[in-house]
Amino acid sequence: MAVAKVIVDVPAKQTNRPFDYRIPNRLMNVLVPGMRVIVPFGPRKVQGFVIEIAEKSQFPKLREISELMDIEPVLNEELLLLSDWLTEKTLCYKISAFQVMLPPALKAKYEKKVRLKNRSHLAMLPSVLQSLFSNGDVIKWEEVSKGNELSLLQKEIANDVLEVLYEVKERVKKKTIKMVAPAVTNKELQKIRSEFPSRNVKQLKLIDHFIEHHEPMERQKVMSILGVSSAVIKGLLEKGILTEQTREVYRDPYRDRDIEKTEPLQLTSDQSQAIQPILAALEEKKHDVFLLYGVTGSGKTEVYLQSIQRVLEDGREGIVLVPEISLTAQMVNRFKGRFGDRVAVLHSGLSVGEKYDEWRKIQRKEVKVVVGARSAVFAPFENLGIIIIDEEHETSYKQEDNPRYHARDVAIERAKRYNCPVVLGSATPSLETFARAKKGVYQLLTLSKRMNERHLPHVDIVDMREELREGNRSMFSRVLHEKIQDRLEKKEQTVLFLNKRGHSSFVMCRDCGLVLQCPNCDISLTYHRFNQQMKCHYCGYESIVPTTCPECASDHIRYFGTGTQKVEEEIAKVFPGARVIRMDVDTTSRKGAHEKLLTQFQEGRADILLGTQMIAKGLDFPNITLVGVLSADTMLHLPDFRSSEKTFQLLTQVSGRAGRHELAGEVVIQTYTPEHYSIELAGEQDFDQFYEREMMIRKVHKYPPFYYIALITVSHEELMKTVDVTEKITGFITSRLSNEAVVLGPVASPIPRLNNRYRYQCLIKYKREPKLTDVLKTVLDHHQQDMHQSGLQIAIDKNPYILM
DNA sequence: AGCACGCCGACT
DNA sequence: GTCGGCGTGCTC
Repeated sequence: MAVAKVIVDVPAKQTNRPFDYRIPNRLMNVLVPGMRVIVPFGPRKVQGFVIEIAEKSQFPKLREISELMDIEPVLNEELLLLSDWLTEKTLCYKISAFQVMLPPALKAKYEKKVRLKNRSHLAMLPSVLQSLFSNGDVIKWEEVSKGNELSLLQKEIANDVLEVLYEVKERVKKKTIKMVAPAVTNKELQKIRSEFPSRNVKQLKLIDHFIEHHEPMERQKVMSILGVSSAVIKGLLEKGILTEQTREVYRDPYRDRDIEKTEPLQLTSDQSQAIQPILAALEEKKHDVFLLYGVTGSGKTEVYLQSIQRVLEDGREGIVLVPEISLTAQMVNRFKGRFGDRVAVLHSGLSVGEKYDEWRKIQRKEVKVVVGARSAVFAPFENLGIIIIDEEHETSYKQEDNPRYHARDVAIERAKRYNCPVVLGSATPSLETFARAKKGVYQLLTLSKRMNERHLPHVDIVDMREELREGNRSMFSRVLHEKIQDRLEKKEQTVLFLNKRGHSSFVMCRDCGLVLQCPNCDISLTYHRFNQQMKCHYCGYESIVPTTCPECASDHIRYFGTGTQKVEEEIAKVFPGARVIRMDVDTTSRKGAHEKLLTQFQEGRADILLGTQMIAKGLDFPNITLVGVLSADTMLHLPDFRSSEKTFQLLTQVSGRAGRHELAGEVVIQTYTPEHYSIELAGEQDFDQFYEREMMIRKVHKYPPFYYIALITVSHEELMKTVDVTEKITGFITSRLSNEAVVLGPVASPIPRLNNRYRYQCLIKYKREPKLTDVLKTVLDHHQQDMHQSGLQIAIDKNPYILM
């Protein structure tokens, strides 16, 4: 008797193991590992993944698989194996690993319903329940359980008058269209034609069409092109002359685009030197990791494109990861332009259905290349030839909730299994990557020249303290003001960068100093002028703006800080007539808004593009000749050991937006700490020196890449409990690790309270601790019941990117 | 995660 | 004496 080992969709410690099920006869030769099934689990039904087919089970009384959800496995053999690696690496549940590998459309939806078993028993029900069932036999559980009819309900369930139904549903339907086709051969059709009553003009017209084109046609098209109504089609369907079929179609998010086809460009000598080792690795089918280190505008993309070209010629497949802050449109166009419909695209801007369709194309081997954000690293290819990660240093490649994986690690792991290269591209690589490249763990490939010998833009660093001293209290320094004015006159474009959103960052009482805080999170509330509200950016809490101080009743309440909205107003004042496009989370939240705004800017319908983080990447418009950074130091003071690195990267990226084409570019960076090395060196665009400086600091403070770090965040409603548990954990870990490891804590998290929960953390810095994973597992095990009962939460991140 | 089972306080 | 509170443990 064959048995299926199934991982059920219940993310909990106790269910994080295979459960055995009997395979019904009808599925005997159909079921293979990697398929989703619906199985009975206790009283309910849940989705599960078959991971293995076994001969027999230790377990005496097996239940049977209820239903099969897939015709072909959604997880191939390699991904099933990879999930073992992923769960071990990130300490996540098996089911979470599976789910992160698949499009969200494949996650099950559960519905609980109540059914009246026999309509004739309706009268037996208490009147409260009777009314519920007046319109039908089945109602949703929520409709009954919200009132106090619950006990009545349970009685009737015990009486066998009502029954509870558990349903497992798919999230998306495969999109289909109706096709009409001849039901008979052409010969027979002609025979029918000759005997057909000639007064049926419309039906004859249809038959004539299908004699001429003996193939299926979209029902919609039949009606519109041949000018017949659905009644006519119906008539022929009933006579058995035509048949109707449904065909799966893909929602194509790029259907309405005209993307120009491009041919491989002639590589510069720099580029061809860089691509050689990659091509060699492809040739030898050898796993290797390359760091393609090239300044902005040095033509990394063409290297990617031609590497993939080779992979495709070899009949293999490629994955290209791009940062989620998706200025992917330009990137996507380049790949679609080169490889046409052999490209699938996966990013967060797509609907659940669209993502599913793109994923299906990969699964069905209808595409050979996928361009996508972080999770695209799990694209179900089976003959991978290359994985490319563009802007390798981007933090969005790290998933910040379970499973806390880094796409770079997954890429390397997969590439090892396929003996294929990984290419990491960046102008400002992460220190970890650059250090490995220097050590020879990765191969360093350098593109040192910008394309077409374009020079890097000239950078001005302006000391805003100086400005203030000389009486300029505006948010624009005199230099920046002058240059913006100059661009406006020359009809060239300016990009202004500010990494904050909202109108003012916080509201403060000038009498008592009170800063309005979120009642749930101990974080300052942000003022949003748009709807006149105070908003918490962490939990979403909203409140109206007070006119008087809630603490001392003073009416000296003022806004502080500078947000994009405020800058926009200031621009309107200082540069009347300048046309501004503002891009921040508020103006781009609508689907497609992002791209629309960019297109407007590209078409020259605005002089100034004002935005936050999201405009730092990818922008590549010829008419941008000035980039201004309004306050370079805002992120420098975040409590994060990577803040200098991030500042440097961001400033370099933003500066790279200027002068990428014929016109030369200029950059103005405004700061209150011009002497800080990350700002100074970003001004000189000197990554190598920045690297040296930062490495020294990392070494002294025992941070990556010299040490690995792991972060444990404990949260609970009660402060005492939180501290207590964190303390115990810190002590336990200290006792189990070697003296080489540094265990810091317990300390309050940089966000000390979130959603009414206190947060404390323990940070582990280590070099080699083979026991660490086991120790961490023990920590989780040990607090298992506490997590269940008192709502204690323990999050473990073995390679955190945000220490919050 | 659900859900059932089971053991103790305030009610018809 | 019973209803229902939620601690405990199981789900192939």
